[in-house]
Amino acid sequence: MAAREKTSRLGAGTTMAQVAERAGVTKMTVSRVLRHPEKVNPETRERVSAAMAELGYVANRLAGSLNAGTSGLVAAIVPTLRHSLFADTLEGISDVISQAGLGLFVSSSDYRSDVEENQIRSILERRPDALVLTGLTHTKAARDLLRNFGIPVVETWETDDDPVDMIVGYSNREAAHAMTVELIRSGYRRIAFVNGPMESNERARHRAEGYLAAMQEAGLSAPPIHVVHHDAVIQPETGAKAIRVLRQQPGIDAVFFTSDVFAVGAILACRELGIDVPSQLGIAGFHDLEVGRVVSPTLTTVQVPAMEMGRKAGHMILARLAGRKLPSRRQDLGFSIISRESTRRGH
Amino acid sequence: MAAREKTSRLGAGTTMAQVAERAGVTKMTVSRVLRHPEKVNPETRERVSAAMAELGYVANRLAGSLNAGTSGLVAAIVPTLRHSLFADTLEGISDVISQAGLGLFVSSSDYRSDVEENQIRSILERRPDALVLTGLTHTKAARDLLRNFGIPVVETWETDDDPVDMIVGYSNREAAHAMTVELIRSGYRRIAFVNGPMESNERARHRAEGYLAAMQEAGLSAPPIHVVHHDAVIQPETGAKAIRVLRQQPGIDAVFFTSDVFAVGAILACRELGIDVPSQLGIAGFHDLEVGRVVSPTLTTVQVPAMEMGRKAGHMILARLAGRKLPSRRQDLGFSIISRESTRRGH
DNA sequence: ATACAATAGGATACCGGTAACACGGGAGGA
DNA sequence: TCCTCCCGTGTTACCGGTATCCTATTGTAT
Repeated sequence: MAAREKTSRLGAGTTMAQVAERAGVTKMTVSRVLRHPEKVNPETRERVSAAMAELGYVANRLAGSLNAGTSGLVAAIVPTLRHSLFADTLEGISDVISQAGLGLFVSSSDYRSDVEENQIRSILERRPDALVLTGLTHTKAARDLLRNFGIPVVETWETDDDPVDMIVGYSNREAAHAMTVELIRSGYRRIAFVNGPMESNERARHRAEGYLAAMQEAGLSAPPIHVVHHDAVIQPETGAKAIRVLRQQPGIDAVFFTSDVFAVGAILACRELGIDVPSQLGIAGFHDLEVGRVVSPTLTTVQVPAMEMGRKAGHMILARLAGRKLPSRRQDLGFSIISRESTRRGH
Repeated sequence: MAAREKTSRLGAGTTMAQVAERAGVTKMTVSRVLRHPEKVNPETRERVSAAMAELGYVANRLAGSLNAGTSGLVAAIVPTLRHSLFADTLEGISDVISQAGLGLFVSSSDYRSDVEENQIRSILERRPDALVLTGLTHTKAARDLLRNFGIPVVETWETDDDPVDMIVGYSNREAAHAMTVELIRSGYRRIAFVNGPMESNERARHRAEGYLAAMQEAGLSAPPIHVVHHDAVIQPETGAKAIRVLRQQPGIDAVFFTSDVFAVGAILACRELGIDVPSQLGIAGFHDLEVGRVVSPTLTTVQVPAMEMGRKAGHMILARLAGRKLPSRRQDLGFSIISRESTRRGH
């Protein structure tokens, strides 16, 4: 009589053994019905299926995963979910991997590589099938951990010659360079650059390099880079503040922001301050967010393949998990300069 | 000599037994060093820690989870990640639960409850500690599954008297009602309503109800509701298209869109068509996205607590997992009407 | 010197599946 | 009639941890 003590509660409590007992078979046969139905006699299969339905059986993947040594999980670490940027990348990953039955595990690191390292440690304990990281800035410990662990790792949002494993993105250096060249081409000369904190984030650093290189190549002197504080949330007000500071400096005729959000805040501030954009001041952003298409004047910006990076990362992972060799560990998806009204200077 | 065959590869391959052998103890002692270090002699602890470090040991949480019957995972299903709305909610959840050592599993259902049902099935196989859903529209099978399964479930983005388990959100009906009242108060009379597809989504349905109720209460006749197609991605162009259709109808003096994205597209379309907002046409949106603060005229909208719903959901889950009883299974976080230029009619 | 408790660590069983192999019985060929 | 082979199912062991119980040793009070 103790043999069927748990029969009353459905779902979570039901095990394969209980289903088996009910169907008058062993759990191995139940397992076969789920994994290799063709190997089971149709009548038996029918009985087992009925038993599963009656008991509301839900397989426990944890057990199978333990056996297989793998979890069917792809983990992704993004700096933040608060802006659609990285969420787009996640959507791309999710789209692709879910078709292969893999799930997406997400954490956000708040742009801090020490936090990221801890998250990686904790994630690896879950034995993910693969890991997607944002950017190249990881602690040494994190890199070592990942290299030793041996699962596919995809870095995103940048290109690099020496990724931990694979990489898909675009060149932030070239993108910032191209935008700076575009501003110069439009007739701006004293171009300020407003950037995120560079020490914790190679994307910001590379963009600064691209900007400085372009200025130098054009024989222009670059005003000091204006760095927004890490704690300054990515919001328009931060861009507005930058404008108020930069207008003190003489002769600035354009400002290149590394986020559209900042740039849009700047445009609004200019409107209030009576600074005409683009004739008195050119303004450019980065990322091609919707806000930039909607402000007036519309915002010149760099379009980046946020979603496409996610898809590509997903495909690279699937290929590797399927044992296929990739033509290259590096995928440069490029970027586009979108020239709009905010830099369209009347010549 | 077969006893140490796997010693060469670090990381993924290393098991507790290998660490134990190296430290000259049993795996039970290694386990204690990780779970209850105070119960282990400091010298032994030291030796074990050294062995773990040398072998690059990474615990396998799958095994522990199997034992515990729980995975340390909170799963969340959102309609899409493509707009920051739901990503904000995820960030809120993640913030809160990660402090309790729980991880976030994400999937997106593309607003389809049949897809959602499949995702729930697949998610339950991973034995999540809790589940967060968006909205109330779930298949019957999905509800039954969840009720039987017994884990904490939080529905979000709506209020309701009869949630599957817990719910945190705001009333879409009241929000749409309040906005409609606000439009009427501003002097608009023939107010059109542009909505997402209502059959698959109770949020859309409730908003329509709120709108219709407010119109009726004011003794106004409501023009037919304009429904955008499910496949019409949430993008400004869809709003622009709606304007082109609605201007055919005589006398419309305001349009209430259920997304800021649409509303902003409408504002841009009006600019092109030479329709003055707000004097010829009032326009209101929903969600309070950044775009709405940036267009000109700035957009009147309904602000919803996207991130706060996530945080609250996280807290409810943690409370329940800790065995604490909640004061209520329902949390109404409210909304705010943000009145801006797009409905500020010169009286 | 004896008894008893506290401390440290080992032995065992178990979580819920699945791979690998074993086995009985019927079909087909020599 | 006997040997094989195949089909359908059962048996066993194992995945990598952890709870529980047990033993050995040391310390302490009587």
